[in-house]
Amino acid sequence: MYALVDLKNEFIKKVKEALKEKGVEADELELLRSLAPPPSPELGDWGVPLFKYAKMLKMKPYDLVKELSEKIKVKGVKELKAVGGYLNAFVDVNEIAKRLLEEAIKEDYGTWNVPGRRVVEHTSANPVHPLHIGHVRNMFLGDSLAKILKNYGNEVQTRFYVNDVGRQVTVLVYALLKMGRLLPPEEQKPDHWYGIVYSVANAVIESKGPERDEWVPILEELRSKYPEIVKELEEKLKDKSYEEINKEISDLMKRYENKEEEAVKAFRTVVNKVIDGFKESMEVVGVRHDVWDWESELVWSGMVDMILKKAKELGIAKVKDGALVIEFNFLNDEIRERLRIPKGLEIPPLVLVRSDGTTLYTTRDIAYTIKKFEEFNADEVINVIATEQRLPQAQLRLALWALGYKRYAENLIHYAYEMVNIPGMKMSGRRGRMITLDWLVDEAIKRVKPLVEERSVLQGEEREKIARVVAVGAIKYAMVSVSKDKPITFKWNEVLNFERSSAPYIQYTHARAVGILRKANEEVNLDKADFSKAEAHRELILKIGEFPEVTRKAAEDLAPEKIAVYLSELSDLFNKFYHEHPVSKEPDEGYKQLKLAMVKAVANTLRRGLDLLGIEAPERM
RNA sequence: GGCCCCGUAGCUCAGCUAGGAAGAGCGCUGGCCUUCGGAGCCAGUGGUCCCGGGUUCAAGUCCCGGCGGGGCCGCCA
Repeated sequence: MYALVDLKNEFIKKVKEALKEKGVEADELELLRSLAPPPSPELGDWGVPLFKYAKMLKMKPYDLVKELSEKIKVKGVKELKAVGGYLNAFVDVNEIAKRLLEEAIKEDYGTWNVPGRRVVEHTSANPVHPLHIGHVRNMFLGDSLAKILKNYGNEVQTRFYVNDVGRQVTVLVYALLKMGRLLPPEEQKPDHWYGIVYSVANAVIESKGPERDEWVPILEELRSKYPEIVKELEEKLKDKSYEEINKEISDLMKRYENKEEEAVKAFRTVVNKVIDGFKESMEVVGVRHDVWDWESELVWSGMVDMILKKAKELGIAKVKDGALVIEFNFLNDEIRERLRIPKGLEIPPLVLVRSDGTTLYTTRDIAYTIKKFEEFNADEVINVIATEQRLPQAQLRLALWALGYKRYAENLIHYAYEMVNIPGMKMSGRRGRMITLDWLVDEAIKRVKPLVEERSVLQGEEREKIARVVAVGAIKYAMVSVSKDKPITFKWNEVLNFERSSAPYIQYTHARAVGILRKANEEVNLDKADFSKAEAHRELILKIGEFPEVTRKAAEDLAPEKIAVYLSELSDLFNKFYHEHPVSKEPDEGYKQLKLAMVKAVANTLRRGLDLLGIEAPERM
């Protein structure tokens, strides 16, 4: 346990005991939760409201609090103060500073040992176009969540689901087969090339269909950008009707699901190339997955068939208009509660098998969920998926429940996040309109460069590298510092803000702290430190001490933004300290050692925190 | 039409799970022309917490009813 955690627990325990002597039972957890800093520092470091207990005892709140403040004694708390109905505590910073700083300068500061096995599936983009800005939020949230949970003590596995089965890839492969070349031109990044072919294919096909009025303008837009590809595909498909094309796509899809050699070769050639592109993009921003799962493998391994067989045997699925469908008639309030499905939400039937015999995404996702739980022996599976997929995710949990996988259904978490908007632009992969991750990173670096030129202490290659670290950090921070329930509007001037509440600001603060340590050129020696001077820096020391509670809370609530906010606050306090209190020029050796320990603790905490957000903490910039 | 999310300072947001003492950054105004890195520091400015009811000693937070914005309701995902 950590210094401040123990101290809070001890304080609350004493409060509980004192209340018990007065004759009321208090819930320790409830007291602990209500413990919060008062509005201003002269009122105390922490306060706990006791109105409720005063009422139970038929006392005036102040009288109760006053009485307790005189009775309770806690080592590490130097004073208790009664303010209205609040019992406020002043921490004896001199008393706790040694242990607190000892903990804070360790490599593993802020880690926990809470057992648990969790799978985090994230990013999982359709392999038909490059990663785009929507995936960026998904990726950085998922990556940070995995790191936060590992830090919490969990065994964590990250997985990427390759959707190589289904209508979307089939459209792409179909178009490529018609064009007679599966591979992209040498000079082009594969995912980008396929993205163009995919959007053109969609437009060419759909402008023959019932929604042609909508699609013709899109096709013309694409024609102006990629005239050769549009022309080529139009030529190849000119004799075919919309219905014929769809029949051929459906046949191709079936051939792949049936693992026919030629289809396999085509699909795999294409999808592998796209995945190479994904990996290349993710490498630039430092995101890697532990396991890559291929949707087709689920089909070929017989897992999907097993699900279908089971559904039929259990009598939960029936044939309707030639398709195999689950209806969720069994759904009641208890199941809704357990599977976190809103009371009034109507759940439409789920089609498991189309009338043409092919399966759907959600069907395969049932098999995939089972695989994720079983292969890793997971307690919980977290799917990082956009909020717009709430309904299919609910259907997935219900289908698992109906099939008898109740534990999996209950422990499958849809980590739903809101969209990322670009002002004045409606993104659409099918329409070839998107902000790609690759472009985003390049553009950010380009914009950051002049700013780095102005300020950086570095030269040459190192300076180039810092521009990338700052640019990527800024994007990550923008994605991860806002709660997942709020849509993000992506604006460069907000994302590339270098002032407070930004990754560059925190990175800079870290570099400053490390700079002091580098110049001091001596090992921090806590035995020589004079802790009687700690009181003068109470705010900063207490803030450093909060870090473990923040990492724990971030893990429990799956909330990376809590770390982001904390790091920003810690940076603010450190910068104030930096400005007012010279460290290396401190004449008093004991005091200097204390200050050095604080600086080291700050540097370490900032680095650890940035790690949890997946953001690099450079030592110079 | 049904359901989900959001609505807090001019702007971007924290606080809502678990009721308890209205917060931060940006912006704006003025100062620090820099003894360890000014991506910084100091001071000031700014709020019917969308509206209306209810529960409570206490509501930004819980409940009910509205309003505004976004999303979803497909043999797509």
